[in-house]
Amino acid sequence: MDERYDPGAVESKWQHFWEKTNLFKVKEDPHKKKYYLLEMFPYPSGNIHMGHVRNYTIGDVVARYKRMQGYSVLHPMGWDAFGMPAENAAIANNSHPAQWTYQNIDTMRSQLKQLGFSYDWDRELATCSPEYYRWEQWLFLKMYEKGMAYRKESFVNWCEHCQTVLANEQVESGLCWRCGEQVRQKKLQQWFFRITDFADDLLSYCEKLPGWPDKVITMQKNWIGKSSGAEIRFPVENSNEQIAVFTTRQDTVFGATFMCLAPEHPMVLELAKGTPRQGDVAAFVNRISMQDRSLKAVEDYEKEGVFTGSYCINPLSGMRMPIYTANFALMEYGTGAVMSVPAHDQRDFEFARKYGLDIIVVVKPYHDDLEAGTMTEAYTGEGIMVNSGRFNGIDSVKALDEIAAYLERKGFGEKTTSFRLRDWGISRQRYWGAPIPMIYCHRCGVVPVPEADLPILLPEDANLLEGGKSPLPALEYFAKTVCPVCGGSDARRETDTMDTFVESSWYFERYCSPACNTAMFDQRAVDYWMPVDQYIGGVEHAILHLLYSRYYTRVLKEFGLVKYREPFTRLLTQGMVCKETVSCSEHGFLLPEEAEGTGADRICKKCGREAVVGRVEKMSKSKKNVIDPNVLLEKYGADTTRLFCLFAAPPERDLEWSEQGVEGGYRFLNRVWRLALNWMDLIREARPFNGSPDQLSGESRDLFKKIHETIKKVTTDIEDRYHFNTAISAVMELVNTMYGIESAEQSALKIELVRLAVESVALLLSPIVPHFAEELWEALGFESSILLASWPTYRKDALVKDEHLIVVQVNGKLRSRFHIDSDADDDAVKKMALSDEKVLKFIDDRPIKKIIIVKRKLVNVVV
RNA sequence: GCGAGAGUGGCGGAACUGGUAGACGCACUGGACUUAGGAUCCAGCUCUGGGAACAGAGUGGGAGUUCAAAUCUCCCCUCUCGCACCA
Repeated sequence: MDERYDPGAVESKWQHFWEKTNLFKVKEDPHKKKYYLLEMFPYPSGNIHMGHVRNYTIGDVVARYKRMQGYSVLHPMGWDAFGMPAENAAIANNSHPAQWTYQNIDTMRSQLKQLGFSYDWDRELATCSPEYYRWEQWLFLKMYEKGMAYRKESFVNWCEHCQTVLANEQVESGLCWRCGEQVRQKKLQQWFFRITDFADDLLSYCEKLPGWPDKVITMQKNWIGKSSGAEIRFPVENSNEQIAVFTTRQDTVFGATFMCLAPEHPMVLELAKGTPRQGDVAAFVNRISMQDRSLKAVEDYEKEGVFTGSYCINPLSGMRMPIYTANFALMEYGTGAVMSVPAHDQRDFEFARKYGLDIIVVVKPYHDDLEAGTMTEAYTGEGIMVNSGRFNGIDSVKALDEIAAYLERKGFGEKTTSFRLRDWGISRQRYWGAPIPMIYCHRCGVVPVPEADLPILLPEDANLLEGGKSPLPALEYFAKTVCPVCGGSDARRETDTMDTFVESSWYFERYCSPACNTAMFDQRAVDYWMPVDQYIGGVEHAILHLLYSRYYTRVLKEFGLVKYREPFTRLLTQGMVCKETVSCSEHGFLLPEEAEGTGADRICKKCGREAVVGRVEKMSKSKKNVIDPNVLLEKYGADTTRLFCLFAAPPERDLEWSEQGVEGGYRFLNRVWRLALNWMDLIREARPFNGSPDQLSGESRDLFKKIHETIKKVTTDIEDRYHFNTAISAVMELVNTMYGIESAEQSALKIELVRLAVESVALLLSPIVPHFAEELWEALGFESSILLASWPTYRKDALVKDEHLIVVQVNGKLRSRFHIDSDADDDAVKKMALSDEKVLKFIDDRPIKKIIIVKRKLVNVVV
């Protein structure tokens, strides 16, 4: 142990030691309880950012803690390596996505190693490697066989200028991000996974995930969006056709006065055919279908529609209802058709007023009147049925069931449920992804690639095209192939690749046996390790990634590959890392190092103008409020960085970055270092105190109690709540107490006690600041890693207090306090309280009504 | 609009099932050691009045339950996040 704490030296020393001794390597160990701790793997974008640092620090603390508790801990790391940024970077630098990706992986791996995370690096995987994605292709074939993967036409964002498909985030207010061209909707044949088959299951199991944050559960439930109602068929006038609608308000059928179809609804053009409306309808449909979907999400998106020229008949009221096509009717939801009840649905109400359509009240509020003519908004509540024939007079809630039953009897419809969740479209018209293993033959149609031909390798020598268009269709040696069924030589491969969410839906299983080359994973390894006991990541993945993973796991279960259906037992979503923004009128947002001074004197280094401190926001490159982890590692080291990430806020909350806070963390480590150094010569050869509290008195006894209280506090804070911030402050308190111990007066007992205290501090801090703790541990004379030591346990008898502080209230207000022996009974406490001068003063001779005594805590005298 | 979460000193945050509000840290102030200190150690630090003892107020605002409320109930305000024409 050096005189001075030098984080650079300490950290590289221990990182080498860990590497050399293979300390983080794990194998299935049937004699130990397993614990699978997983953090969401990163996209290899180039550098680790503070969000990663926080996420992985939290995970590492839990992993190391569990390991010291005796668990066999799986703690892996890898790379979510397919995706668009690699393509964009490759185009910009005229290089290749693979090269860019693997370079980034190298940089980021070394950054993670510098942070001292306890990953078993032998299990590292990159999803862009054929050894990984071949199994994804394999499962795709299995899913295709079972009809779980299918092809259908679907819309994509299309830029005519770039001749390419755009992801939603590449569409900026309806325009292409790259060239500014108007984005259009184009219909393409695409592959889908039938996630909707599991909609009910995914929803009902939300209740069986008690280890997940409520927030995420709610988001998942809303996303699945189950609603129960009825499907009702409306016959089209002068036709044999019927229009099916889905409604949750079958009680209002008698109030349905018109019909709205989605513009893409297959019947729209047919209904308009031969009517004077034909031209208008075609123009409308054409215009709306060109519109970008993101535009439709805008708040004031104007509701509009056109009459198709045809009518349908309300099966219950017999009313002749005009059929419209309207831009707010969504083809993806329900049946793509809406029965419009303007009196009881706000949207329908507005539409009816706009186009002068009939409004009929069928549900009357219990204690109010309702007139169609004078309504200013739709009444969506419950009430008494009116204008509804045989159902008049009954409660609308009851009518829901009765009308559904009636419709069923008459054959007009039936009860049903509808989901917001749609099937998972996995086709991406992109290069940097896993090829979908399918072949199109002129004679045999859609043909799966034979299993023996897997993997279908992504060609590595493709040149990326400006604009982002996939080079695969033009690569003849890839795209052109032989039909595996008829042997025809003019078959073509599917050139779309898979959504990268597919890779991230099973990487946690792959970690269990990352080198397995005979299957997706080794069954025994997965049986041992899975499910993940604790998953940690950002809330931004609360819906898609987690839902897809839950779905994919169910698919694996259907194939008998796994035994469980939920992959993640506990989930922690950590908060964002935030920092104040700083900007100047000349240069806009400033990087932290581009401004100097504090408060009102802060100025922009570039122009000398005043630099204004803005809101605290999530760290982002665009706002320039970022801290580079490299700079922190350089200046303070990994341990301080980790310590601050944990100390500044509990993990689920947002963390506000503070340079001074980091300093504080650094100061604390130095404080511990000096303390240990001061005592080291005395305690190095000593044994830690292992006696009972009865042997001690005075400050020794207090220290002994403090040590055990701290062990208890840190253990429960980590174990029960992941509140590392309070765990750290408990250790700080212990250290403060130790600073009060006089080192001049020595005794054998005291030295043993200080030895125990220093050991405890090292052990309790070791998951948090592992390099620092190793150094301390070594200085104490231990020869093996502190990670191999057991987590400390506390003595119950050390926590017993001899006396307690009793606070005395008079009428609920704190008036006095005193200490009393723990074994004092209520009467003694009462006597003490009532003989207290201050208490008597506040009682002021008023009669005592009541005395409340809370054992060992409080007395409240009510007068 | 719907849903979820949050609001505590100058700041980040503590306070487990109602029972000493403000642990711990930052900032600030004073002292010690020092040629010097942005190092370190010690002390103070919610607000108001007071030299102090002490008293009063105080957990976004308002009501309520209770001997006792940051904590429970109702209403309101503000902020953050998610969903948002879902029929």
